[in-house]
Amino acid sequence: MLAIYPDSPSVDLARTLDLSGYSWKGVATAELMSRLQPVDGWMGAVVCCDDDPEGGWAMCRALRKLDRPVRRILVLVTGAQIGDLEIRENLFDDFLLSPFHPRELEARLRHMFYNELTAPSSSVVEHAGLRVNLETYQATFGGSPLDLTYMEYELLKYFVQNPGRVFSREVLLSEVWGYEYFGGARTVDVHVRRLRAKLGEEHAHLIETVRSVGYRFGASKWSG
Amino acid sequence: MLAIYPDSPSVDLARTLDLSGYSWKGVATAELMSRLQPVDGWMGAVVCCDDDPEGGWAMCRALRKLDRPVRRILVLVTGAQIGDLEIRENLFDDFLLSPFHPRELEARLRHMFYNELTAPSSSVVEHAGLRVNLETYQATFGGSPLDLTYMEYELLKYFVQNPGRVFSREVLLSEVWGYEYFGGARTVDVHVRRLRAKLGEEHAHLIETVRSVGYRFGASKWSG
DNA sequence: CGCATGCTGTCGACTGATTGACGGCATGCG
DNA sequence: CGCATGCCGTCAATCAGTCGACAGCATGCG
Repeated sequence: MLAIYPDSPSVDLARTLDLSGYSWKGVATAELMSRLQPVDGWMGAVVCCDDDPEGGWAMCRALRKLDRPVRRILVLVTGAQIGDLEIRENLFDDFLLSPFHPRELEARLRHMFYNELTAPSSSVVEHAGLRVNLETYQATFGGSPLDLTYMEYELLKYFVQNPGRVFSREVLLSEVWGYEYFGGARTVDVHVRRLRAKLGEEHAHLIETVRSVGYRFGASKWSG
Repeated sequence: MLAIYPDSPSVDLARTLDLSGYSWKGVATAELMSRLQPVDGWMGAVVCCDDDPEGGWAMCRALRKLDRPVRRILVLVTGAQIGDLEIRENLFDDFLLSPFHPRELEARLRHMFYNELTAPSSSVVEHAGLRVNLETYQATFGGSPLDLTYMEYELLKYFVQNPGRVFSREVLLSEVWGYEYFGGARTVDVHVRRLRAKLGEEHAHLIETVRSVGYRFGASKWSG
């Protein structure tokens, strides 16, 4: 989700954003921007300084000071405002001269997010919209974070790392818990239950029950 | 020293570079660029793809493959070539439409080198309104200074330098304190507590507890 | 030097979340 | 239908994190 300032952007800007497939929301003030902030933070921002430089730069400053600072800010300036950029280098990541060519805007946005989208390569495991970040101990589903406990996280991580395979409770106990079958195969059941609950009803089926065998994450490739 | 392709750039380009105070050298081929490379590597490059796209992109590829890869590449393209950028995102850092306004070129170059030039000199790390000055051993939050002790400062610095990542107490002990697990993992707890107290109640959550794992600074839910 | 102050690390107690265990119930299968 | 298996609600034990307090130590000051 992109934050756009001012809240009613020009037709060109709005249309280019729509055509390029970005979801965005116009924000009128810095306060609103903080309040409307999605749970996973703003993906980036486009700030038009051409009409209202002061408001625009104030917005940039606010964006940088969020708890979850916005890392990608594109500012729109007129040719006469280029000089203003010099003392505000830290407030933006790229700029675009107004009036602009839609394709240039599109290209700048794409390039601005290129690094971010390709960077998290190593320590992130992903499957079916479920993303598990091994560095930050966080799991997200389609962008929204899942609040998992330690054991739930470990179990989910193991599932995501081995999609499609069926694991017996005993295997899961020894692989995830690490100890030898200590009597409670039901323990696995309970944790699977809690995991399903946190995945939400519509995604609970990601963890399938294979009767009298065990559990599997993700759809079977041989189904049907 | 900037590498410029082709070796005899346009008058506008040459003059803008000169007026902006950059020292530069035209290079005709990828081989030459490798051979003419200064001992400390090229500071950056401006590659004109408008007249000779193939040669330009080849040059970009070569720049990235040097022993000391050039990290700042500005490419010059025509409006019709914007589409070419999409599959070559990794070959450039910024682009400029040709024909260009000298002041835009100047601004783009300045911004491209901004991070590099400011990083070693000011040595200020910033995140979410929290600013840590490595030179003066001071930390400020939104302008007002935080009165931190040495250890608190070191711990906060380490956190700010690695936002979003989770660190176990053992890692923090060895990285921040520098000695081997000396018995007290609780020491970390206490310093985190004191740090939180000094950050103030409303910002204490910047340091998150990841139960049975460790602590994490800021950027809690960053799904990138 | 003697004293006061502030920093640092350790300890024990408290608190709330996590976790594993039951028992009852629903459901699938032969 | 009878049996086995899995699911759900509940609960107590445990554990990890936090807090308050304190002792050792270094530093600064009269």
